Amino acid sequence: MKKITYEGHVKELLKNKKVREEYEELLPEYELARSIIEQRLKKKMTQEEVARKAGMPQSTISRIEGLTHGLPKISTLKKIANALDAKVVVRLESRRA
Amino acid sequence: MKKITYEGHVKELLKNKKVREEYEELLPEYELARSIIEQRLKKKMTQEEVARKAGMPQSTISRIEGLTHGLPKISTLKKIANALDAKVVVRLESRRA
DNA sequence: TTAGTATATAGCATGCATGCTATAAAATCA
DNA sequence: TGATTTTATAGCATGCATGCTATATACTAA
Repeated sequence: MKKITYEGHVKELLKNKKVREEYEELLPEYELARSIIEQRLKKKMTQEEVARKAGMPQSTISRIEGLTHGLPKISTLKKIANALDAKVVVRLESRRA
Repeated sequence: MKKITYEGHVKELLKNKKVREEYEELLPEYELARSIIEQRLKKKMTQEEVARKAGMPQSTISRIEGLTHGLPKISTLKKIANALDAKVVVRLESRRA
């Protein structure tokens, strides 16, 4: 029988035009949240530690990582990046480049 | 005599630690503004055209490109990106990667 | 299970970028 | 040069993420 994988499922879903448009529309948010979590775990830090170092409440880190309260401010991202010894990348790029 | 170039001058300045820190601190803003202007000119569009297509006043485009009024919201960047048929890239990266 | 730690959620006040509108300044071209 | 287009600047009201604080839920280890 055909093997079912997560990647295969996603690939199948993305053949649908509407799904693909929604997916691309939300990609920036997901990628951003993922990159923050990634950097934080790489440093083995808790949200509380990052928050303290960045000078903001833990609730803010949680909201941003969980995408539960809209898009973060770039100024907030910079503080978090500094706390994680990372840098913020923000720019416009051509689609499908 | 020694040839003086812009690049050489910048390189010389960046040997100073404080200058380098300030420079890196502002890089995200400059890179962002530059990328927006780049994408707009590539499409040979005016600020007014982009603004209309993105559903916002021309003054906003000017403020963002000129970095005269703080950092833009990511939601605003997304509208501009769509108007330019481009995509927004926002993420944290390790320093010097 | 319980204790301890980590993350998520909530409500209100505040800060900051935007929308809006108008105008000024600058750039391009005839 | 003047005329037209393009970009920059300004003031005020509004929208939205954050700070703050507290609490709730989830996770881990004993």
